[in-house]
Amino acid sequence: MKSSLARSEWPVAVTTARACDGCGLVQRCFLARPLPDDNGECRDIVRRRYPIARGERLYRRNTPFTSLFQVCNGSLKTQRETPEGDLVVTGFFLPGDVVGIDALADRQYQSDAYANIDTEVCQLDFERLLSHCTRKPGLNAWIISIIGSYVRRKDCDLSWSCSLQTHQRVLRFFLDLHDRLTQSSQAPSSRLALPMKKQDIASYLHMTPETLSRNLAQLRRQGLLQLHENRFTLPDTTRARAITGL
Amino acid sequence: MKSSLARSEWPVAVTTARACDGCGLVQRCFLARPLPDDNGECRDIVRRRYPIARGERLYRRNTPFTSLFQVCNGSLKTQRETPEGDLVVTGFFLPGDVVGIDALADRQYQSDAYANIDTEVCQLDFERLLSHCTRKPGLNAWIISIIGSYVRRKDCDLSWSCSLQTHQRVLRFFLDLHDRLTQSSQAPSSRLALPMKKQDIASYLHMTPETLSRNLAQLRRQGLLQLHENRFTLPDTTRARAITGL
DNA sequence: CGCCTCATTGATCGTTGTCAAGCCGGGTGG
DNA sequence: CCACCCGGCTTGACAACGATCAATGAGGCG
Repeated sequence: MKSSLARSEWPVAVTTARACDGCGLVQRCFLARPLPDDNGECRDIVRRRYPIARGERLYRRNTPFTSLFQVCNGSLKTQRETPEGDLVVTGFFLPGDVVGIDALADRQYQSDAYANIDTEVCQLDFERLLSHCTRKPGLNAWIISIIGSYVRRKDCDLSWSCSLQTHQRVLRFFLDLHDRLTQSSQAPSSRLALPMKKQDIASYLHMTPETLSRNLAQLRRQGLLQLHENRFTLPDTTRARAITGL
Repeated sequence: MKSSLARSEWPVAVTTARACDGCGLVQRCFLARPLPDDNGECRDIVRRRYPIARGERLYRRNTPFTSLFQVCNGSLKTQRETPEGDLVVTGFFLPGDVVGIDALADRQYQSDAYANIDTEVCQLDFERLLSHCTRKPGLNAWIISIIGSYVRRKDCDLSWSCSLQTHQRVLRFFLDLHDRLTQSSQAPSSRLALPMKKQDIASYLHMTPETLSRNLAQLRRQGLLQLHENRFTLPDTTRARAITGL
């Protein structure tokens, strides 16, 4: 799809449940239905199904933090610049994931967020969200758990991504991706679309594109991964898990 | 810390103010004094000056999460086990730092926490803390900012620690340590005590002890670091910052 | 004194980064 | 339709950084 989604067509202040129709997340998204103790006061904190075309930027580093974003469909990446000036991908975000948490500390986005493919997000006004928290313990707990999940992910990434060998990191990446993609869509399709470029995967895994390429070839030879035209399968997940420790 | 808002609204009753006497953190700790809007409801949240001897464990991985801990003095480390079974240090915690945040996601501690040297912490009961949040917005903001700082630290660690060369990582570590130690103690002593073992530093920086040792020797030769009998100095911080990009 | 852990230094090996060339597919323009 | 280009990807040759293995030294404690 070549996304004629123009900024002028953004659905401003769409709060009706209808905006969630067709959203792949609707079953498990907390935004899809009113909260148990919500009397409609939360209406103004969410802007639904905000579209971002492939390659477009959602937010920029060092700009004021206003909102968190939950991915409805598609995929995002966040990246930073090293002291030497080259870019490093710091995270991939799939349907259900919340983007922007790295900005909580000093209320400025710490990275640039881009759409890997055509994507839709729900925008959450953070100030309003916080102000509702004091009256709604469930909402507060939700936020804490969202942040907690993010922390856990980062912690795991950090402790393992550097100490594993490259082929383990690659395999682990695909295993993790597989798990995240199949849990968000009910249908556990065996052939999954790879929603990002290999360059970005390499950057995220702290290796060169060449090394990634070699490792993909090796994993294919070993029958641990099938990858063709941006669709992949993991033929032997149990062996893969044994290798990566996931 | 920096946020005077949180400080003025931190609603903790001091069970015994005396418990804070002699605590090195007393000037900048939220827990150190009672606050105007507190009616004594928060009395039971904090357990003060809990001592942990060198080498002792504060909490164990996969046990239920009950409390966060703020370091009063001394130093802690957290470590995990890799799939291969060897231990990796995932963090160092100095006076003022809050430990246990990695447990928020699934309410189980994700790592083992040990005292590097004799240490004292203040224990914060998390459930009670959360229950007070709904009535005290400042408390909620404080928690969010604590977690946010943790996230930022992890994010930075993750994006740099693997892409930098070993000598840069080592120098960066000492620079960071220097900054954290001098900001917590008012007196910016030039010779600072190194509150952890070199083995643990190596593990944290994802390198072998041998490599760390070689790099320390190199940095000494270059006049970027003095280190003798567990006390260190950074003679040329501006050059060091230029090298590490910090 | 012996034993232990931690730290240092040297020699060698292996994984991964670097540099270079070639391939493939999609897009554009002739 | 084809020629061409260009970015993304793959493969090969080589070099370098850091890990491994091994030996030694330094300090704490019975």
